[in-house]
Amino acid sequence: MTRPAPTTEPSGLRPVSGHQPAEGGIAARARATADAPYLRDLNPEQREAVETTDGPVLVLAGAGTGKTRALTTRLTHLLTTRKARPGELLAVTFTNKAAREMQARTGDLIGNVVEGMRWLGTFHSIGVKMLRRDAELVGLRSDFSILDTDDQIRLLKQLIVADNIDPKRWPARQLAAFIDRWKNRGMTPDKVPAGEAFAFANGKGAELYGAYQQRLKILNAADFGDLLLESFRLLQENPDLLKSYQERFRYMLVDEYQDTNAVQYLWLKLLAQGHGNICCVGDDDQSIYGWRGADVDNILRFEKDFPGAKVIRLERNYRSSEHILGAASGLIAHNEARLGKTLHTEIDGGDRIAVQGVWDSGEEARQIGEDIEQAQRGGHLLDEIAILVRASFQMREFEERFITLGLPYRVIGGPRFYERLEIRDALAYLKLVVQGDNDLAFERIVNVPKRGLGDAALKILHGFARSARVSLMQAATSLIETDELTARARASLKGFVEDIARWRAMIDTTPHTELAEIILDESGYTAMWQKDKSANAPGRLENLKELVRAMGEYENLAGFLEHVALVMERDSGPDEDKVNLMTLHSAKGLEFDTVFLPGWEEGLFPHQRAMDESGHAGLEEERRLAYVGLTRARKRAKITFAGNRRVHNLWQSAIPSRFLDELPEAHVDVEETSGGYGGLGGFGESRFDRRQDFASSYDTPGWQRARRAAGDGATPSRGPRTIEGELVATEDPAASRHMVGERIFHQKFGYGRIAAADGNKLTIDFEKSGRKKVLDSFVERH
DNA sequence: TGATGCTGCGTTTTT
DNA sequence: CGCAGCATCA
Repeated sequence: MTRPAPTTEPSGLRPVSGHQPAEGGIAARARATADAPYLRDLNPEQREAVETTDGPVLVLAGAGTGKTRALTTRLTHLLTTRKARPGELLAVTFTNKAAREMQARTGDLIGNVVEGMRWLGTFHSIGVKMLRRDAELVGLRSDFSILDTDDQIRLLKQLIVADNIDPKRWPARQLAAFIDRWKNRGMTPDKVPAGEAFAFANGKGAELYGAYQQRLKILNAADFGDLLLESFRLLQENPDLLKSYQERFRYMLVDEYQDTNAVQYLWLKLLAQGHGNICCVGDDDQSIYGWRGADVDNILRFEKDFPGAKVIRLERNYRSSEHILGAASGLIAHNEARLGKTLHTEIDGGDRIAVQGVWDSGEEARQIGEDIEQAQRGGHLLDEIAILVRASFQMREFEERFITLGLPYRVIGGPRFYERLEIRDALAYLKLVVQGDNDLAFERIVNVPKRGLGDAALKILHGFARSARVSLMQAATSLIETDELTARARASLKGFVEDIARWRAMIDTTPHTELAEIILDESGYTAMWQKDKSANAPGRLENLKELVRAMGEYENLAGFLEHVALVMERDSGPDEDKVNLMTLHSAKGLEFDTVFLPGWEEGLFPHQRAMDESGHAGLEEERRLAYVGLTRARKRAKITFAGNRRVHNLWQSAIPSRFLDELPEAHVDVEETSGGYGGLGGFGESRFDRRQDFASSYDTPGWQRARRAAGDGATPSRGPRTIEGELVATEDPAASRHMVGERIFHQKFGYGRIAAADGNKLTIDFEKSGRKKVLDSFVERH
């Protein structure tokens, strides 16, 4: 029987000398690993990533290179070779989905369910776990509740108002964003730089942050940011505790390292100072969450942060065809801040990336709809088709089109199940029953449905609770024995308090799903929506049913509530064959045979705001987003761009995305537009053919042909391509050479004089509307 | 308490 | 333009 070459002790296995002798002896272990069936299907790089167990390791895993396989095999290897017991592995991911997949696939490899991997989970869930164990060290009790963004904002608003700050001028949302950013960077209120604290309410920023943190402790609550920051603080301020964790975690594994933010990095760094066996897996080219605190530099800096680190590149792509990979690689090569990888695929040939220009977003949707129908006739599964958009407003047009065509589709992403109003209300009821002192839950539902407990009654209640230093529920219990409240409010509050108490008494005797139904029913909450005649009321009732159904998967109410804040996801069981519609961001990690990428226009993609706010770094992140989009495709990818797009109900002409120019010609086919636009009625061919309006320096033969057909020879200059201008037919399509100082007429802006010209882009001082940038084809000489 | 009108905003989203 | 959130009025 032929065996793979004796890769027993690749030099990378023990990069650090002076390590303790291997348990069981090197030879014995070598025999064990060479035989291990789980290693057989790995390529040499994956295998190295698995077998380089000790010391810091960075696995740069390109798109589709079998990252998850390497990762789960690594866990399997550590367990099988007994380098660590399940409880000694720390494995962190960003999403619950990724954590579940890691758990399941490791189990598959080992051959049965892995038990005791208690430290496999998201950063947040592991943070919660640490905090619950030692909550008092950060000023919480172990049953602290977890606030979501909505609670957070309500709370901040109270604080802003209490501080006599105008909440309109200084919105709580904005403060929440600041606080989030501070927490992401590992800053407690006292560490906020003075300059930044000033950014909110003239210097009240840090103060409010401090007040908010205090309030959270009083409420025995933590927000999402705290789960990271407070668990970091817990470790940092308690050396003995830190030491015990450092000793516990013999091996650490971090998925999607490019998405880590500063606190996560600091947290990992602390823990890794123990055994030093930290393996981070990621792809700098797929870092697309910079805007919410992720710091690509973490991955770029890895070798500096962890001296002696071994860097392993996974560059064999098993997903995409040659052309798709070639196009994506060519595109991402335009980024400067990257470690650099060269992906290869053995899937030869296939179709080139199709690029097509269309008249407007309507035609784009029609065209893609047609393409999909054609694919479907050819036997293509709709499940294997995805449309990836940059911004969610782009989805509407596709949905409308698909409904007209009767083409089944599903939208992935969108508002989260547990963020819905009715779900949050229902959860507040359940929380209040389980955790009587949860003031936020109390506030939320004490008058939902309406019980006649208005502002006046609540003010008295709040005042009493504050002076007596008790929870709102305790305050209510006392108040109903007095005459502080009006008779009506008192009776109503009494009913409410008694209801909650009655339900609480049922916790141990009633199955929790049944109890939930009783609560929703007897509280009048269900009835409230049944009476509501608005269009979304039936949907809300459906969601409540879904909530109760989801609860059935947990042991009891407390168990359900513990998970719900962190783990609850929308129901998405496998259903019929449907086209997938989602944003590029939510497509990360997924793959499809065929991918449509609409809206590749300057301003939309790359998005103007990303560039305005983050400049070059923003542009590079947009480019990574394009790379993520392309690499989702196994066999076919088609990019479209529209010459006109309606934004905020204004028609804007657009020019093709610079990313199109960055795709290597050899992997691209420019499709000449089919007759799809013929039915536009009034908007005839001549207009469409005037494609030079959004011409680029794109240079494939097909493109040139298309250009020649359009009668344009000039290559407009590069430069910032934010061009606004309403699309209006010009009489003379050849009128494109204008001089500075020339007087012109524009359909929308009237008369003006040219202040500057840059290719076909003119800066004009209009007599009535001031300085504007317009395209030369929209102005006439005068 | 509910209805009505006004203002401001309009990229991506996990936990 | 369309929507959400808020304030104001009846």
